Amino acid sequence: MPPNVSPGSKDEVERRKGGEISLGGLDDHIGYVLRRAQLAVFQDFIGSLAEFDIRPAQYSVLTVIEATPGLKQSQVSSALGIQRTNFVTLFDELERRGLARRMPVDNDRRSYALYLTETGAALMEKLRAAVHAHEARLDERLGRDGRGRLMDLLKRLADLGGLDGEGRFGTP
Amino acid sequence: MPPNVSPGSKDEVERRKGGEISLGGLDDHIGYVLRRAQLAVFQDFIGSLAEFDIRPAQYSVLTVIEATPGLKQSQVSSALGIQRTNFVTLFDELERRGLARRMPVDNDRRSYALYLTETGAALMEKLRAAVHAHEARLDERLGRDGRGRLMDLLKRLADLGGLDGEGRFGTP
DNA sequence: CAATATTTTTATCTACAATAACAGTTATGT
DNA sequence: ACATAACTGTTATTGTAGATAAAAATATTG
Repeated sequence: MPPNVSPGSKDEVERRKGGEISLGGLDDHIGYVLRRAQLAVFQDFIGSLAEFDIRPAQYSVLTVIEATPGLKQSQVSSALGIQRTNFVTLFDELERRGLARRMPVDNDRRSYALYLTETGAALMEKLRAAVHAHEARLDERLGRDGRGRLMDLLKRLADLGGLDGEGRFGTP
Repeated sequence: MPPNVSPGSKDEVERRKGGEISLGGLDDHIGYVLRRAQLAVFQDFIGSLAEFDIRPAQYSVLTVIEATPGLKQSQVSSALGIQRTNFVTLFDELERRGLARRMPVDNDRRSYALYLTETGAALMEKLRAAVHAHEARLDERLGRDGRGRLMDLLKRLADLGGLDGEGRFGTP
């Protein structure tokens, strides 16, 4: 056994100055590596869209209402795993910036139909190029077939506990 | 072209009541799928350790100082990609619960050497079983060779912009 | 000694998630 | 018709994470 592990001793501590500190097997945990990868990818994404001041959550909302104009708030937030209560301020900001708007619905005065504005649609055009470059950068890292194999594996994990209809997690 | 896309019309909206709302290609984005997978895995992890009231960040700190007792705060936080400043309250909580402790260092009165308490070491024993079950659950999802292939792909992504020595991102 | 580093701490700030409670509206059942 | 329930969006509040700025104490270096 090691002779000296009292506080302040050198063993196991001082000799690791090079930054090569053991993670104690943490990097064998899927969750840990997954988180580090997700942070790195998001950071690259945020950087790619920084000049437009659009962040991931905003981009996801714009993408969905561009693909399907006229959806209700509850439909969009549910599709994205966001709670409708948190969706409100998120969409408020998009509306404030003139990128999207709420429109009344004929038959149902409770709900709003969501649309991109022309400004929002024009912005999405520009975002597409930046996002494509971002995805290409990732593909370069992943190598041949990397994307397909990664997507398959991630999607298996994505529905574990799963979100409920309102973007919350486990409902016991 | 579709005849009717005015606000409140039925096309593209009402007929999607079954929940099958298009994400507009969002699920072809690595970052989006990565985030959903990470949330699901973390949720499973949190559930696995709920009875011990230990969350991922806490577990990661306990794991590192168990593997290498006597590290300084700055070493642990740097290894985990946490900023020193955020590490303080994180460790405060572990110390408050009697799971870990700060010990003075002989030569340097600025820094602390971090250790598990006996309580903390005993807890880690119990956590190990729960974490192992969690990882096994993930392996079941991932199938044969899934873990290895996923880890390889994720690690390629994990050092994109990369964290700097202090757990911050991009350093312009 | 003076100037500069390092290490930890405190205090804010933002983004994002979760919960509870509410108002207005619509749907249902009697 | 009416009471009741369910749905939709909103507000307010809380908690968690991450980032930044600045301080205080100590160490190192010229």
